[in-house]
Order: sequence, then C-alpha cells, then structure tokens
Amino acid sequence: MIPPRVRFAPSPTGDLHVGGVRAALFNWLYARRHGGTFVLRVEDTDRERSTPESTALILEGMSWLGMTPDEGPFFQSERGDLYRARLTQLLDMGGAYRCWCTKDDLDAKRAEAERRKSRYGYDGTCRGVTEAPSPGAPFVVRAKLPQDGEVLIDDMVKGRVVLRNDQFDDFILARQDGSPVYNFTVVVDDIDMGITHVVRGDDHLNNTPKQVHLYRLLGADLPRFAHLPMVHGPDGKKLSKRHGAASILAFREMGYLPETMLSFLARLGWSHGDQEEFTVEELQTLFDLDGINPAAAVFDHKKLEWMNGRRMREMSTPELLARARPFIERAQIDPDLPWVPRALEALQPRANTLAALAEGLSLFAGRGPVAYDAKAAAKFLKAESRALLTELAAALEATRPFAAAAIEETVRTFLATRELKMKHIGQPARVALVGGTASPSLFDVMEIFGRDVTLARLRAAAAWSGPEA
RNA sequence: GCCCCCAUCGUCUAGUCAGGUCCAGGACACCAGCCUUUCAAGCUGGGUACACGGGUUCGAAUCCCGUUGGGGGUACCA
Repeated sequence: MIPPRVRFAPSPTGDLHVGGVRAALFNWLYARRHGGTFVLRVEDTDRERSTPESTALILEGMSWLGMTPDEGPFFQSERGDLYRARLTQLLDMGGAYRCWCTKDDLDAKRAEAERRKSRYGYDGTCRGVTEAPSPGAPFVVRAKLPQDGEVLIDDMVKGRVVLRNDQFDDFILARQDGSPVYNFTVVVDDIDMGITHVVRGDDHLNNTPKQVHLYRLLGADLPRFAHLPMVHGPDGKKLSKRHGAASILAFREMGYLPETMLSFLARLGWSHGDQEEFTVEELQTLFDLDGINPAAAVFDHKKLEWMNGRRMREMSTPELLARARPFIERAQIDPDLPWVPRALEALQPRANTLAALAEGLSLFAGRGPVAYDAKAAAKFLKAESRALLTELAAALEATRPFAAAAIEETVRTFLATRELKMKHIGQPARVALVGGTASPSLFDVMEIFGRDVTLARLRAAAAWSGPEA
C-alpha cells in the first residue's frame, strides 16, 4: 500500500473540542499505522469567526496530546493565490459561473421555500447569465453542478452511500469579496497536498458529493473517504460546550493525563476486540479504519475518570510527583517539601485526577491546629475516646523510628494491652489528626505529619471541650 | 419539510461484512459480599441489552424490506 497522506483540518473558531481531537487522533493513528504522513491544516477562511487565540488553543491542545503533525500547520488564509488560480481555472472551463443574485433575493426565496415546507436550493437564475446586470455589480462565484444523476460514495466507515444530485445546488465557491469558501478550499487543498484519505466527522457526509464534483471538475483523482460517527453528550446530541467540558484543554486543567485521553477517545467509536486500554504505541500499531463502529458514541465521563485513575496508580512516586507538580503548585503547596512523596504514595489509590491528588495533599499542608468537622467530632471525640487519645499520645512518644510500620506496631500493642480493637481508636484518632472521617491509613498519616504534629493534634483533640454552642 | 447516517445492557463495546460454537461476551457505572481503622484501591459475585414488525433460511443479533426512534445536513460557517 502506498503511504497514506491524511490531514486534520480544524477551523479556529473556538476551543479544540473533544470531537475534533478524536478526528485528529484517528487521522494521526492511521498515518502512524501505515507509515503515512499527517498534515495539519488550519481552515481559517471565515474571517469573521476565526481568531488567532483559537489557533493557539488548537496548536497547544495538539502538542499536549503529542500529536505532532508531519507537515504544517498550514493556514488557508495564506493560500489565497492558489484558490484564485483554481477559481479562474474553473470559470474559464465553465465549471463555475458568476452569480449576481443579491443576498436579499436569496433570503426571500429561502423564506418562501420554508413557508411551503419544501427544500431550498439555489434556483440557477444566473447559470446562463454572462453579463453583469450593471457595470461593476458585485457577484459570487458558484460551482456548476450536474442537476440529475447521482454520486456514489464508497465510504470506508459507512459503506456505499448514494446521494442524488438534485439534492444539492450550485453552491458558492467564492464570496462577493472574492474570498473562497470551505467546500472549495477543502478540495483545492486536499488535491494540492496530495491527501489520499479524507477522515472526518460524518457531519460532512452531505458535503462530500459537492466536493466529489469539484474533484472531477478539477481533473483530480478522488481520495478515499471515511466518515467518523459523532461524539455525543449524555443527552444524545453532538457534544458541545453545553455539556460542560468539551474543550480538550479543560481536561488538562482537570488533571487528566494526555495518554488517558488518547486511549479513551480511541475507544470511542473504535475497538480492538475487548481491549479497554491502550498505550500510544499500541494504538499506533493496532489502529485501523475497519475497526470503526458506524454509530455515534456518548462521551462517558465516569469511564474516563476510572481510566485515568488506573494510569495514575501504575505510576512510580517520582513520576507521579513530576506529573502532578503544576497541580501541587496551583494548590499552593511546595512540591519539594520532604513529606510530599510519602503523602502522594498514600493518596495514589484515592485520586483519579492529578487535580484531585493535589487537593488531597492539602490534607497534610497545615501543621497547626485542625478544624474539626462538627458531626465527626461530636460522634468520635467523646470523653472515653479522648482519654484514650491522651494515652495513645504518650505511647507514641517512644516510637522509633516514627514511621508507619513502627507506629502500627505501637498502636497494635497499645490496643492489645487494653483488649481493645482498632475500631475503638481509629476514627477518634483520624478526626484528631485531619479533622474529618476520611483519610489514608492512620499510620501513614502519622508518619507524614511526624511525631510533633501527631502528638500535638492527638492531645488537642483530647482536650477538646465539645461544640461551642 | 426534504436528504443522509445510525440502531446489542444506563454508557463504551465484542459478535454483524464470510448466518449455527450467542437462551449474547468484556468494560464503566450500579448493587451485594470479602478485605478493613475511615475513605478509596483491590478481589469475588449479581442484575440489566440484540428497538419493533414482516420476510429469506433447517437455523438470524447477524441477510432483505418496512416501521419507530435517535442523530446529522439543508449558509456569501466549517
């Protein structure tokens, strides 16, 4: 097979969203799998809506995910000469014509069609017109398409799709100001860049016949098409900002790993038997277009979370620290504090995102007195427990080293001597140490705090005099 | 309205192209149990699905038709 050339062609009109990322991913993986080339092309022909900020966001998202293009980024806004040349070519050969219809006229016709509940399509008023209605009157350029017959698309995901030519009209190639429009630039560029496989969302399926005609008009070979199913939100509609996080960078902020996003997104619409998780390397060797499910998929945040947690749990502490560093700093904790690695280790099975991990760290950040959760204190810091806490503090004075194993030994002996169980001291001590009822193992917590803080907190709890009120 | 796409547990999916091994398998979520000082993690177990109706066939989740449902498109957006 000749090495494929594929492209990701986002338009910079907002965030790089999850659906776009998946399209990029499938293109990128397809190129990697078959030794092809992945091209990034920014489709910024809509000057009204395109922004440099959005372009920056796209580039940043791509680089965060490690999907570096082999060629590009190219910008359509910089390729005007090419489009003008092709437009002239089309005009000269009769594949396109000037149209002087005004926007108002068109809008009126569209409104009328809507009223009659029939399909609107440009009626071809200017098809045979060669003279401007008045000298210098503004015009758009339209493609001259066959009005009957049909186009057959042999889609690699959807299979054979037949569209009748009377379903689409002579669409606009260039606006009144001469600027080219999507359906035109996409074909010109895909031809110029030698794109062999057009892999994109199936919201473009209806555009494809128009584009096929352009390929023919321009005398170019057709690429293979692969239309990907959409990614939906929980309500079954195309995923968007309305569904909360749709921007890929938002997932970075939430503390998801880029490799989790890739593995998860790949599994949304594509599968390799029952395998749930993939490394990037695996994806690059296993991925292919024939594994794509033609049905739309719902983005399942819960599963993403689970998947991310699994990856975090597989990491070594130093790696976890390195990855979580920015999040720890953001939580206003110095990542280089000596107790941090130990705390990270204790928190690891309890966090599914780097942000949650950093947040968990704040449990250990304060070394002064703790504020007790009212309900927890009322329930676990009763007189009996407080007396026990005083004794435990005394017992812990002599523990050497002050590390989890030795601490556990001390505590167990302490309990055994009194014929008590862990449940008698567990929650009271936890409330004393962290103020609440949930935390990593007490022994770990004590080690992380160190002897001084541990004893101080145990004794402070023992001296607690009940709710203020 | 018209056109196109899609249809297996709540969700992601295997199985569909090459019909039998599927009274449908895995995963997330959920529930229960175990572990246990809490919360997690981990382990074990459980319930839940071939949208419906017709065909074709000895036999259909798998093929065909229709219905219904969902999604997308219908711009001087991409």
